[in-house]
Amino acid sequence: MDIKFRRLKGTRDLMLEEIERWHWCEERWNEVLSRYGYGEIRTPVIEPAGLFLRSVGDGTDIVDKEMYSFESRGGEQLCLRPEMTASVVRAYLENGLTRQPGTVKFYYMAPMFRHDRPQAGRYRQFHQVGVEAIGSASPVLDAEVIQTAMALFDAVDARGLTVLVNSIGCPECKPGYVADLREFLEANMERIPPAFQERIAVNPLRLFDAKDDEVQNLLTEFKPITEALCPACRTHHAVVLGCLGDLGILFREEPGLVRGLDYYGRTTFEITAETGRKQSSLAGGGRYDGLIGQCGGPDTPAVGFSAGIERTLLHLADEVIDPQRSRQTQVDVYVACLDEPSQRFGLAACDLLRGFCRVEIDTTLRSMKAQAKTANLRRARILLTVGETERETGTLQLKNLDTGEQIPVERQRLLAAVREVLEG
RNA sequence: GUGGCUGUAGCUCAGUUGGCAGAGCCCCUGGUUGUGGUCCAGGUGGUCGUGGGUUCGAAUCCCAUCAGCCACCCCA
Repeated sequence: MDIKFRRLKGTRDLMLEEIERWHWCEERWNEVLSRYGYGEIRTPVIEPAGLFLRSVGDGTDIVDKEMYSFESRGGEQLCLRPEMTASVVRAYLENGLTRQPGTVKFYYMAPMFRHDRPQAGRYRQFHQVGVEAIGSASPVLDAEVIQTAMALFDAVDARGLTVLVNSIGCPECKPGYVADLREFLEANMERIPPAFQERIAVNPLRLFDAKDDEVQNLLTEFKPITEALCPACRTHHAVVLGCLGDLGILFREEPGLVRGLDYYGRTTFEITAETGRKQSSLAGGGRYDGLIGQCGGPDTPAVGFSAGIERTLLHLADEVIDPQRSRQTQVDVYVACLDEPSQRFGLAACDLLRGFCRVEIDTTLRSMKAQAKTANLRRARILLTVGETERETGTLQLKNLDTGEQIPVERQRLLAAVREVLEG
């Protein structure tokens, strides 16, 4: 077949058995997140491009080469959101929540867009489940956010995960460390592959992300950031780690974990899967105390994370979906009709049943055999048949597909008869 | 943006040294005047990803291009 239109690169169609898995996860996550005190937020998929240029930061890959940006008819610079934190902060300010008492806690399960080259567990339109907790500077909240992330994975039976934690300091101590690091790197420029060199000027911390062995070796010669923290950050970090211990969450301190977004400060963390797959990072997050002020709001501390839904599902997917199998939507009752007047009669009968169960009417005018076969494929438990005789006598043939028994049923008794079979 | 692998029926895939494009599953019809899950018989369905080239002749060889997957970069 010469199909005229195809999916855009890096996008997917979710349906059939796969969408069932999504529903299964979403139900559990809604439940877990409400138990941690989060309420759902849904924000527009399109935003002013400037929102992310400012928050995520130019100089990051997300902004420099992965944003879906375009100009609106009115000449505004817009984009499809590459991440959710900035949008939640925008919504928080725009809807006047700054004077809310306590901590404002939002969660989301929503599509994001990044113009990356797709690969396993990475798509251009992908989905994240995540939270933002706004209004508390407490390290205890950092720990709870990490715990929330783990609870999400636990709720869908994701196992074999590792929590990596780090602190990257605050405006007091981070700039000094970054300056020292830049000086050190510039003094050792010849040991750094060209691909990474330009990063030094923009954000030397991002050298820690490099998987290159030479770069990593070089960095072991420099002091880890945790040793350069100011006293306040040091205490904060210690409390976070202490809480994780109290909660029985196993973690690994990872001084090289700096994250790719500019707005993070103090706590950063990542949750990775120990699989053979390279896309092992399932979730990432951290504290962003400066972002709300930077967006024009009052100085407000906040912390959050987001997890990749496709990646999480990929990690769970040990059972491979057989493309030949289960392409059918299930129903309880299937209505076979032998001619067009019978279809009209059958349609009215469906109406009587839909308040109670799942019903599908066959309008294809195929052979009786073919219609019955489809009823079976739909896993229907009842087959109703309407032909000329039934139509004239105001009845339907009701066949119990488990037992094979078939009896004529008057229209008025149909609902009762169907109930009896399905409930019995 | 860079590299590797793969593109043949709706799906999963065979296709020999270049010689009539195949199988299984699915689907449709019949065996059973209007009855499924099992059988049996028959049938529909293909610009061999696309465009060029070599050749008497290309799914097969060459070039280009597109798409998918995987990896790098980076990230969820």
